[in-house]
Amino acid sequence: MARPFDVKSIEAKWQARWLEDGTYEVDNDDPRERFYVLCMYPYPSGTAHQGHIRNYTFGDLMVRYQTMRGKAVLSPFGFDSFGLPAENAAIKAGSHPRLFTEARMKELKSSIRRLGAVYDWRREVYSHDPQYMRWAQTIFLAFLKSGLAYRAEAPVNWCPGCATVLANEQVLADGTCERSGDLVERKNLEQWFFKITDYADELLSDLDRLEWPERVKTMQRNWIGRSEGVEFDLRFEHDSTQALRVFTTRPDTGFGVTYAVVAPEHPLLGALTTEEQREQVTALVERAVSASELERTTSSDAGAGLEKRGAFTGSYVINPFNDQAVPVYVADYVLGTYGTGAIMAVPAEDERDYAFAMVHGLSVVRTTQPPADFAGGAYSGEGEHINSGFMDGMDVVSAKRAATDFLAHQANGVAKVNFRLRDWLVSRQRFWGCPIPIVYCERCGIVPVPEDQLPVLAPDDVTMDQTGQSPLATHQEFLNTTCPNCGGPARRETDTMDTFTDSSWYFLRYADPFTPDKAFEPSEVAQWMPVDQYIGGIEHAILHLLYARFYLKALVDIGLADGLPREPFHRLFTQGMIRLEGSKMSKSKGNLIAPEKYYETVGADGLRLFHLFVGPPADDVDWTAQTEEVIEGCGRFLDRVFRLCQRDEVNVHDGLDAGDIAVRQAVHRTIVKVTDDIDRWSFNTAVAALMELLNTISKWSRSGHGANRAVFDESVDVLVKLLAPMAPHIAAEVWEERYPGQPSVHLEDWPVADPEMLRQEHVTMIVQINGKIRARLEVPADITMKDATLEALEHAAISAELKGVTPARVISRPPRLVNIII
RNA sequence: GCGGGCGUGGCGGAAUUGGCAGACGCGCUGGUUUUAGGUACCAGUUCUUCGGAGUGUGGGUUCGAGUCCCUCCGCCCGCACCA
Repeated sequence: MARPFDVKSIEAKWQARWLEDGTYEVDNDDPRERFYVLCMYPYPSGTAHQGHIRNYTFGDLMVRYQTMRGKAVLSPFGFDSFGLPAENAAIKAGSHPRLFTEARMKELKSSIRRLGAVYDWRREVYSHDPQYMRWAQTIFLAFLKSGLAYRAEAPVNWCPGCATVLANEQVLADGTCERSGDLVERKNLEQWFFKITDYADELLSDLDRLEWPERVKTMQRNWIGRSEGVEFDLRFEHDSTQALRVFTTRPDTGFGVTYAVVAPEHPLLGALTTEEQREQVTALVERAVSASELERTTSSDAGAGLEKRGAFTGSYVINPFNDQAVPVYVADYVLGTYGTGAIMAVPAEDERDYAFAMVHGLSVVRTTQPPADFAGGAYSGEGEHINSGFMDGMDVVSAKRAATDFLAHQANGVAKVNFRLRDWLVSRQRFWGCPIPIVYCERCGIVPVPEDQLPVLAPDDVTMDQTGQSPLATHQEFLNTTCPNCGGPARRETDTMDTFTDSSWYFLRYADPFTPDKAFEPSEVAQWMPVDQYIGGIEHAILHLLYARFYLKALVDIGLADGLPREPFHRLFTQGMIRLEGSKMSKSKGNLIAPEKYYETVGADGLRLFHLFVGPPADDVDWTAQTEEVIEGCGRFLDRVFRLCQRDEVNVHDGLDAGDIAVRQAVHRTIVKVTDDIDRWSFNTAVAALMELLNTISKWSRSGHGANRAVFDESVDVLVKLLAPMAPHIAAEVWEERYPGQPSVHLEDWPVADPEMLRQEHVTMIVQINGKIRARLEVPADITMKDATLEALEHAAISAELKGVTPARVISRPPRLVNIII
């Protein structure tokens, strides 16, 4: 493709200029209004792929646009540089993860610099920077001190492939590891946890005031999983001093309880199991405990699977509603980690209980009257209560209230809110992460490393293998230390922190990366927070975005972030994915499309424009055979802009004719359109509007009538300014040619439309007969309803069709439309 | 199974408030310039029996529906024993 200018040299020239001039460096004492634009900091996986390009194109458009709108825009960059892939790659290559990671960082940096995305590089943050680690560890210790970090033995998700523990969030629905795809096992280990559950309610309710995609908010709400119910006792039949505590959200169905179930891990299971049933129960428990989450949670739809997965304990408990004894089962469909680990079972109103009851021959007693046409088994909807003693005739809401009162008096009942959300397991048995700053002393127990000894850094001479222990555990010099308390022999914690801890506060350090003696100075950061526009992938809808929200709330509460808002990201935009012929792209599939070849042909500007133009930013992009042609088309548009700016043979005249005025109006309408489109993230239509404007200007300027010089100059200037955030290099280049020695177009003010130019004297009015278009006529924009009707009826084509018939009705919507009904 | 989203030309998509469906681009067709190819430029491009018909299907509300309501079909995403 022959281009009218040298893309490579122009782009290189401006990239160097922006860096040297520090155009997009911004200081914390900047007097302008603040705007914080943030793209999720990337894991350094090597050169950029189209997903990165799309992300940074959107971010850079925002940065440059808001700068032209007169704001001080914070645009930082950094790297989520700890993580498993680097460690695995280093093991494979026999190198060190740091060397591997830093090489990848360099590649990604150069790749995005060539995109022309601009950042305040002075603020760069990366997770494995010892300074950053120091503050990450300080925060861990502050959490520990305030009770937000604790150590506990817990059944954990163990990935044999990654040889580490995973957070619940990292285990996929099918029970496999989101990273390696291995089947996740259950193990009991001593681990560090963060008490994110303390914030469950706030994390849920604050979602309402965030400008986030509804989809992401829904996913977080489901993940947190709040449910209101009652906890109460079911007394043992054979020993009234003991009771089984259960949780239910449907206390109103209490008269329908026909059995109870305990989880295989339940502490009272032994006491409930009779001698005759012991063998069966033990078999079930052994199976359940060793079974992976996968086996335990699949075949939920198959009644056949349920038979094997439950066993009668031999004991009975008393239903407090009707004093009847009901059998107690052990079954793995009840989870030991939720609620009380035991339930009352109501087959008539709960599908799972119904399926289990069918298989085990348990009875079903309806307590809610289903609608007449109800055909299924369990009915969990609204309805009048039946078979329910004092609740008969009540609706679900009032019956719940009555049942709760009843249980409070009769069965130690207490209203209770439970969450699906569990505490955040942060220990990782890996090397390439931030060490947990703890030592274990035989005499003093768990001892935090004193702040003046931070950061705890991992030694470099470590042999990395996959034994299931942190590689640090085999390094004697690191492992053996002295207790900071008593000076006696002690052992270091060898686990590292989940890398999601790093990404939970990096945006705070960006806002104040210079403070030497703390993680950040709250008063400095408060000037920028919350992030005005956060941009990233939908894959972080739960994990990162929930953890970061928790971190900020916790940091504020423990006094490390005084004066900061409790929510980090005010507005969130999640971009669509890039697919290749419909399938997901990934490094492992090797089907990533590198941007470099496009830098050579259409340039960074052409590629950026493509990503903006190809479709709505939130939609997925399917990279097909046609894509190359669309990218060429974007390059062609830029060529035409360049040529338009070069033209000096424009046929100019002094007076202002109707054509000139029409073009001016088009220019000002485009200002409104593009501004509005950018504000509502409709970049594809903004680009289309610029293409339209270019077509208008070039057609007009080469027409026989010619163009008024001033109008031509104004038109081209506006076009270049509106294009500047999208295609920054070419905009800067042509601006410099038009105004040598003047400040860059990127420092210009964003154009503002002249209201006078937006006013339209005449508009096209449509005349319909019975809803079908019959005529178009030019009318004054301020035509009255009466005049519009009159003009329509008098129109030749209309009166001809009406043939003197009096219309039954005339709908007049001046100045756009008149509809005549006959 | 539950929750959410989406179905518009050959293709990506536009139509922000119920009021000219198909902006803009790709592709395609024809033309001009050029020694030729390419480039650039110009014109055309939903279908049509030229009456009209037309936004996945069938219905409804309305003077008027791509847009609002209901039914069905198809696709995509999330959750999936959380009591």
